[in-house]
Amino acid sequence: MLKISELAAKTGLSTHTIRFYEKHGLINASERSEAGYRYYDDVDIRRAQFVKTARNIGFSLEDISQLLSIRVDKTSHSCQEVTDITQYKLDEVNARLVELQSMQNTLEILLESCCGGPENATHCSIMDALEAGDVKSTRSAA
Amino acid sequence: MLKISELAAKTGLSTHTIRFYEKHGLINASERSEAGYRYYDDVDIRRAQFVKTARNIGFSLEDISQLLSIRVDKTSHSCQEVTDITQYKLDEVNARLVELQSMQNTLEILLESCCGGPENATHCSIMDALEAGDVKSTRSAA
DNA sequence: GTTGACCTTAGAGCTAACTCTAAGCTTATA
DNA sequence: TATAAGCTTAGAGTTAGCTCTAAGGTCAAC
Repeated sequence: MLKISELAAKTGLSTHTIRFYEKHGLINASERSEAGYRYYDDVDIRRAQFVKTARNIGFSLEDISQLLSIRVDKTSHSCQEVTDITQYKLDEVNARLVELQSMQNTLEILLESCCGGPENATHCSIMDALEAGDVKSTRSAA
Repeated sequence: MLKISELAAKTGLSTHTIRFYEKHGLINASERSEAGYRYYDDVDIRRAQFVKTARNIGFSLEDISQLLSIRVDKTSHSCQEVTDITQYKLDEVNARLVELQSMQNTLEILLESCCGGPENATHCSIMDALEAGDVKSTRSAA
């Protein structure tokens, strides 16, 4: 049985984050001491590590919440439910990649166009391009 | 001279966003009617369009604020200041791209490993991988 | 002269995922 | 036994960039 700071050390989550995850139903301490201290058993620890792993991959807390509800009763959930969540996340990632690559491209073109020197910015081609608006729009969301 | 809704139509910003940008010093209406209505002249309009363009590229409001202060007095700023801002943004974008590509890679591997079928998730290899924690960590920040 | 569209402001609310604070109790160490 | 480290809670604060609301004033058209 680990105390919260020990679980924190083991998972790499902060104690604040662990309590925050608990408040959002992701993690639980199956026992409490007389004084109310959280104690985590092996099952709790594995669940916390699952959450950390999923978080590292980039799943949102909402995604993880769904994955956890599958995890606690695997027999009544299908592989497809799991791949759906994963595929949806991949789609999101791919969409964001497209945006960022477009931003990258635009920024590289801007940088190539400008001397970058100590001259004053009166004829800076980056400023001119921004002024003229003749750059690709890359954003659909921040 | 345009009213706020006309500027909104011209720039593609909402009236809410224009007022929000004004509060943050990005945009200004050089005139007000008796009743307090904002009126935008050509200079204001070009500035608003500059902001929109920079925003489209992905510059933050803080970045844009810096670009604008260069813009209003180009003779006392250098091209290097402009490229510094642009390069910094590109570095950010590149860092995020690395993260997202790693997420993409991980998610693709997970998806390939799982049948995705109607079988129950007892032996789902995605769940197993999350359980075992044997996936690359991709995140340094959300 | 009245309807309805448009304008004003200050300020609250939203999202996501933390991060921190205050005030107080518990436990381990010296 | 005193001190410090660690635990508890509820709730506020952070970040970025909007987005919306309420309550009210203005203006053009019919």
